[in-house]
Amino acid sequence: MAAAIELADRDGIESISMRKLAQELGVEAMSLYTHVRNKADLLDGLADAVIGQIPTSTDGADWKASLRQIVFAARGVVLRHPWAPRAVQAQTAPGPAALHYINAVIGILREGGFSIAQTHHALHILGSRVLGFTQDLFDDSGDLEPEAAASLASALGQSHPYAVEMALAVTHAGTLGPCDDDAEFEFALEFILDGLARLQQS
Amino acid sequence: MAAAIELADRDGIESISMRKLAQELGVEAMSLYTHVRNKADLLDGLADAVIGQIPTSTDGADWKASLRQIVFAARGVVLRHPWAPRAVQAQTAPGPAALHYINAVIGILREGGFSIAQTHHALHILGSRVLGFTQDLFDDSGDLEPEAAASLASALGQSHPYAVEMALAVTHAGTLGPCDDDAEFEFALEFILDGLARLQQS
DNA sequence: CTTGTCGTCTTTACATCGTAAGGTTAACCC
DNA sequence: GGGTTAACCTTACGATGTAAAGACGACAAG
Repeated sequence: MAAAIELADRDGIESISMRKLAQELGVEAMSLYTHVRNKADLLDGLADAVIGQIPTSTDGADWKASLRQIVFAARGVVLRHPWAPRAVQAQTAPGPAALHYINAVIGILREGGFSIAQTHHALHILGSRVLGFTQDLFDDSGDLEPEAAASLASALGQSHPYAVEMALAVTHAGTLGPCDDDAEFEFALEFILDGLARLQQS
Repeated sequence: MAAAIELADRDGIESISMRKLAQELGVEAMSLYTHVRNKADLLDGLADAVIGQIPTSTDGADWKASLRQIVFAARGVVLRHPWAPRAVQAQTAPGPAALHYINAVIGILREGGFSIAQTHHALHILGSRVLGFTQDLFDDSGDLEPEAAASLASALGQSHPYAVEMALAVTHAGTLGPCDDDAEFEFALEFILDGLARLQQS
């Protein structure tokens, strides 16, 4: 398992094959099947192993602080293992670590005074963000060069003015500066936490 | 392309192979490479084709109504093609349809009075929801039988009380009833739209 | 009518993949 | 010491993506 994580960190998750992982361990491919039912099982284990790395202990004063703390911890793990979102998404069933984690999250909300229904809604609103990542429409974190920006503007400016305006604003020279994913994640999380607080009071 | 969509609808997206798709078209596998650079290119095309099915015209009175309308339209398409989220996520670069769509979404917000910075934040908050789907932690839409629920409660009730409480509440017999994904999606969207309205005013 | 170009489709081939079936080996218990 | 068991190995099969080279018809230029 540890070897698989190391391999995924180095070469990406889609380059994990039974043969390569076995080679990493100085062993033949088929030997892995004594410890794992099949490849899907292995990947499920991988996903659960990453989730297991998230510390679930919280010392937050209230539910908001605790939730923020646990989600940031999750994000830290995800940033260390960029393949984690893929692995989690491919998961067929939640493993023990996932169960432990989700139990901790639900616990924070319930102890914080959320009803079951409110907690359920909160989980759906948070979605994968509670695990430290989000699926965006496209990657806007890459900073494109001025020349590329110019050609983009002239090529698509007519047909897609709003998209181009936004793309240009997010460049290094644009009005917003390059997109800071961490800051955006934090902003979105805070946005949702505030909304949840309002939801709870109503 | 149409044949690929049909095949994906029928057998799921991971069962799309060059040979099977070719067979569907009464042709050999290698013939596809005259029309497509490689398989990744094909899947990108698939993703863009689904996005292209989303109507981008809106007759909403304000930005909120328009955004709601376009997102629900997107959700309709996604529900018709359950493999769409996977395809969109695997996309390497946004295609023309994706560009057109994102331009429409940004346009709604900008015309609705959102600044560029606010619009940028909104996109990150909405994430994939703007395309009609969300990545959840786990699938809670399946309704489990009473016996399974009982064994679950006795097996994990001690170690994971909050998770079990939630799982039981979401069964048919539970206090919340079975999870209605559509209702949850709508609730979460409305939650975010309300938050965005507040964001705009501040 | 011939000749050459071009777009489409085919054939063959190769490396890589997951894994089924069966065999070997070393540790350990009675 | 015979039997059990867990870990590992060898061989093999079918499926996959795609590189390389060719076949065949349509069509424009000579």
